[in-house]
Amino acid sequence: MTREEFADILLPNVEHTRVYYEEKYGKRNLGDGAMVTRLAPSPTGFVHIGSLYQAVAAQKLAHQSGGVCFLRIEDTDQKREVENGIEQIITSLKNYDVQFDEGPLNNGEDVGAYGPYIQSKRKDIYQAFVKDLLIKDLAYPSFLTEEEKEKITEKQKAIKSRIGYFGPWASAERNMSMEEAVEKVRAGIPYTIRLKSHGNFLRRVVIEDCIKGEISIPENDMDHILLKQDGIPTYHFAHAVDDTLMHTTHVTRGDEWISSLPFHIELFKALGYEPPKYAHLATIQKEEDGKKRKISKRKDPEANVLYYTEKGIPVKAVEIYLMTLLNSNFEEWYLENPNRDIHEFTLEFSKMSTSGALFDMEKLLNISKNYLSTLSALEVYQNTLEWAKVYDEDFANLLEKEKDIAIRTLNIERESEKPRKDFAMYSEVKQNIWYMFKENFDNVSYDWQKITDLEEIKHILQVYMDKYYDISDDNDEWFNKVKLLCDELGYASNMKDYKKNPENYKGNVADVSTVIRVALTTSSRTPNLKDIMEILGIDEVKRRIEKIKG
RNA sequence: GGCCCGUUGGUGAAGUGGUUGAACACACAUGCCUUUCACGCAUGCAUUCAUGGGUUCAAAUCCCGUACGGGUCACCA
Repeated sequence: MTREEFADILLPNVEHTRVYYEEKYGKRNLGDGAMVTRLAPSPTGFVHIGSLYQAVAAQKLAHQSGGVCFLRIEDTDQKREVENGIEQIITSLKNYDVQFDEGPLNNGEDVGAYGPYIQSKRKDIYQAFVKDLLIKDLAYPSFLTEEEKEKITEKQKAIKSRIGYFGPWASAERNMSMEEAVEKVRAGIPYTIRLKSHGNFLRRVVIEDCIKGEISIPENDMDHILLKQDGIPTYHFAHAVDDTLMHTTHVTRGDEWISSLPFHIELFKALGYEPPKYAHLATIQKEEDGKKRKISKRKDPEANVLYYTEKGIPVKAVEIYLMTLLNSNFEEWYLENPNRDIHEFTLEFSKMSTSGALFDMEKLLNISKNYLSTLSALEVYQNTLEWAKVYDEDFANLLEKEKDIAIRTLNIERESEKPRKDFAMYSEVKQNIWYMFKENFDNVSYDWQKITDLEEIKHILQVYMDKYYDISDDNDEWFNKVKLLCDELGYASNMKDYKKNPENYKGNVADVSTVIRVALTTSSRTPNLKDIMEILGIDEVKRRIEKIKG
């Protein structure tokens, strides 16, 4: 029996050869220094913030170098796959402004010449390469059962050996004759295909990681599984084949992969290919009970990118935050160039952290707050409306009905050198402007501050409306009138005077302003009162004052 | 347990042997400004770079040990 015949029996129905695929997926025609990167998530649920982090990095790196970034779905594990997993990934990443040049689309089609980009559709490709290894005696069928595997592990533990299928532990199957193996196959015994490792644990592989620098690890000597019983490859093998065929130049992935690096290196060697460059990103951490840990899908809602969408945190803010984590000099650049597109920033490996950063929600919200303050009132209005249509229908209806009031309110103190920064998320807009809408002002309770005597409050409002309020006043005049009101009623119109001799006054101009403010909005914390009154309009102002006078 | 990676303030960090008396940003505190709030401004917040030792005229920066934290040891990715 020749090895070719042997391989045919183990893997029948493989349509093409390795050479066919190598020729089919020729080199990319790109300029010098162009990086080809990819994001390779598995469709096991929502998009993780860590995946987004990697996506932002991969995309930036490719595009700033005139290269290509593609999306590849790693769905080699049917057990973990989630319904609509692929659609979710594609949609979420699109929403988060990640631009792929190649990859699967939501209509089931692919963009790009190196597809299919969904691994489950590449079975024939992987098998062609496994067959080649089989022929070269670099792989062999393994009939090891789960129980046998466990037995080996137990023995290894007993004698304190390293755990795994390697060297002497694997020798029976490594040295099995082709005839014996074929007999088992014919008998219907299920089998996997393993790598026949030629590594030596006593030797070291040294890899120059783009981020971490030189990494030195013992060589792989494990006969890891290449092809599972169902004929689908493991991640590792798919990685080696796909990133070769798709001509990936730089693999950006989480640093939890470092430990399987020696295996990957050996795989490329067995296949006869040059491995890509690796950039192992430190994973985003989360603190719990004083301990750091990888941010987790199960425990942390903020691990899901949808969380930010639901809260109404702008995509841009998330992107900026991820960039600050990604490159330590980004933040400074951004502060100096607030009006430049963040894509103008050049990402560098040397500025990437080698240790995992703690996710800082406060910082994200601060970035978001600042970002929102740079938008126009109309933009904030539109974005809030869009958000509310999905997450707060009543508010959305109100915003549409009262568009003019909403926009004017959002514009108070916005178009200035130092704009207001009232909210960090679209979900916070409502609590900041709700009182501007007549519809909301029927059943309200007032949060009076210093002056709480209702008779005094009524009196202040009465005099103010009768003698002083004029809707056509500009801001200085408007406030001047409030001061006159204070003088008339025995309140200090000048804060400095008041501070010198508080006992000479019933209160001060701040207290009186607060009465008017609360009467009109129920709240003591609002933007400029004069603007609020102007937007409410004279009738509504009167109505609200009458409400209190009862 | 083996193997890897990491360790500068509450957080992200700058720092690559000598104006670092350790930038900057977030958070926090205090004060100023102010009709409230939100801004803005000012000041404060690591006598010290996990720790012990070594190299050097000089170390957060180089070397070794220790501790701690993280990752990984699947027919998961």
